[in-house]
Amino acid sequence: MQLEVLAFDAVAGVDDSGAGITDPGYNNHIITIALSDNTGWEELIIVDPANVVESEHAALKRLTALIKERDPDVIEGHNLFRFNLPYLVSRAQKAKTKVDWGRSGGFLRSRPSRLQIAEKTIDYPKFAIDGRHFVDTFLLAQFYDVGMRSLAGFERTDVARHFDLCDSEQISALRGKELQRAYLGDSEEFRRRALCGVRETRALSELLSPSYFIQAQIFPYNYQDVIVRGNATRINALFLREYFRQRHSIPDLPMARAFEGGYTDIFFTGVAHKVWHCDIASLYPSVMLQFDCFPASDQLQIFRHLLTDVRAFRLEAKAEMRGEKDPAKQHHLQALQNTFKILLNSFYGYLGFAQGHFADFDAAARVTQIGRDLLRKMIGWLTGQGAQVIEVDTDGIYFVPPFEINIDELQLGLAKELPPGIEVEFDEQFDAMFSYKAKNYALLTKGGDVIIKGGALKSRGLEKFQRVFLEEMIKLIMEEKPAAIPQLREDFEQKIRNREWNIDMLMKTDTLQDSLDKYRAKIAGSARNRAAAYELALVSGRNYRPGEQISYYVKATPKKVPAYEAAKLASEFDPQNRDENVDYYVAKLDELVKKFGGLVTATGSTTKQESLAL
DNA sequence: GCTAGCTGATGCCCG
DNA sequence: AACGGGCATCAGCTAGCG
Repeated sequence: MQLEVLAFDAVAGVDDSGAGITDPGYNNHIITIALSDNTGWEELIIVDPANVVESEHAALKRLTALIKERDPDVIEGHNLFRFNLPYLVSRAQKAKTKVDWGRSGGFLRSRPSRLQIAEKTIDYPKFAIDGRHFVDTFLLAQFYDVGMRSLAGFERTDVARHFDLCDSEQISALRGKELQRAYLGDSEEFRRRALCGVRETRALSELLSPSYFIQAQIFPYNYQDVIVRGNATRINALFLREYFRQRHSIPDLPMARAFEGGYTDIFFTGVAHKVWHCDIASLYPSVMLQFDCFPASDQLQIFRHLLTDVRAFRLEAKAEMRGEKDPAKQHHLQALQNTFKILLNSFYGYLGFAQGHFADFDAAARVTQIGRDLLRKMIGWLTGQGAQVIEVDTDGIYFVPPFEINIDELQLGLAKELPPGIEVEFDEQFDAMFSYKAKNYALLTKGGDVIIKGGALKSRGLEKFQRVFLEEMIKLIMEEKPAAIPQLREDFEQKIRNREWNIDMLMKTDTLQDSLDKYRAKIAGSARNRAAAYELALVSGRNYRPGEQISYYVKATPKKVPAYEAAKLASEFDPQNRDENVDYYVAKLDELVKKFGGLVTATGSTTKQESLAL
């Protein structure tokens, strides 16, 4: 099925302060609307700065006319819900133009909605219109990052840069006063920037939306809605549809209870060499099928059948993908099998989902119990063979194999210990591993790349200079060059003291979880401590909403004060008159060296293990 | 009056 | 409105010190 897709990007003018351009209630006029569709058609509607009132009115009418003429099934935009749509609606009200974009001429509707994406809560106005779907690439990027944790930020230009979609990063990032200048000067640069924005949005959607379009054909939710529904909610809908179809009654929601999760442990900290990794292939789905961990309330046995079918379907798509020559079809099959992989992994989550009619907490507890037992058995066996187990998390083990061992031998030996249907893959080997704490480690690949895992080593809560420093220091440690660490520290200290870096190296970016009102209430009732990001949001006077991010740094103060008092918005940083607190940042550097620089002991047959019992 | 050390809340990450 | 497990940071509190 081929959809007609139209993306657009409305760009707002900037006032003298340069503030507020992402605020939908923003009062400045539109400077341009860029449009692009999936057939290569493009159009730029530019508002004439010499005749703003009439020209903006005409631009809005043109946009509506184009939507009716192109008649898209899908309308896309980056930050469509939180900026483009509310902004256009408010401008249209001012200009007294109609926003009747529906297929039958209906108007835009909106209501406040809330979205939970992992630990983030995002408030946004949910828009709908008859006969078309709205797709916001900002939300697609948020969902993508839950699994990957690799995006630097969520603005269009951040995401486009990550996926290497920019023609020119400089043009892509052009905004604020500079953009305004380019607009007033009627420059070629301005047109390029306007088109760049909408092209990036289209490209982003081509990458991230296919999985959802597939899901719209599986689950009883339409394309627009399936994007914002959680995995367990989608599975619940499959149950309800089948039970209704068979005219069977639906059980009450079960009583929620807590249950134990996966097994995590660490047996060695420091540096290990020649490290292997093995894991159980799709642990929880395999356990559920092999040990009959299904919802007791599921009289029609939908769970078992769905799980079996989804798994078979995925393997089929995977095999088909490998045999496919046409890149477009291969791409589609890749998206398909990946969608099924995520779906497969969500079935266990459904067992522990308090809002699922067929959730079963006892079954969920059995699944993790069996998982923990399997892992312990594997650890025991590997240790018995003379392996040094380093770290374990849920379904995988990092270990140093015994001297002179054949991988096939090890794999066959381990397979004999495990029940049928539980398959262990020895998937990777690494030159070195830096094991720090549970769920926190670094790996040195055979190609010389460094992979870092864990919040203590790569959290967004660390400033960029700390992340970069940590990565370089850990690489040195893994390469057994700890002697080079003091020089590295020295280099970074010089860069801080000489104020050589751009502010993005020093700033921290926090996501606001609560509304400002809720924060104020909690502070008043001493239910929480003050935090820099919220304090800055309060002072700014802008109406920040949950889910929005604030970037700030710590400025120099005459005496020591809590960080939230010394915090300053990164956007207010003046490169000509720098005021960052260099001592504060150098101290952070010292803490890193103190914390990690000592962990340089090597493991192996000749050196002792630094810590066995943690 | 000061500080080390603990506590609870929050934010982010792993599988 | 998928799950549980884990670590770091911050501010605020308090015991214990001079």
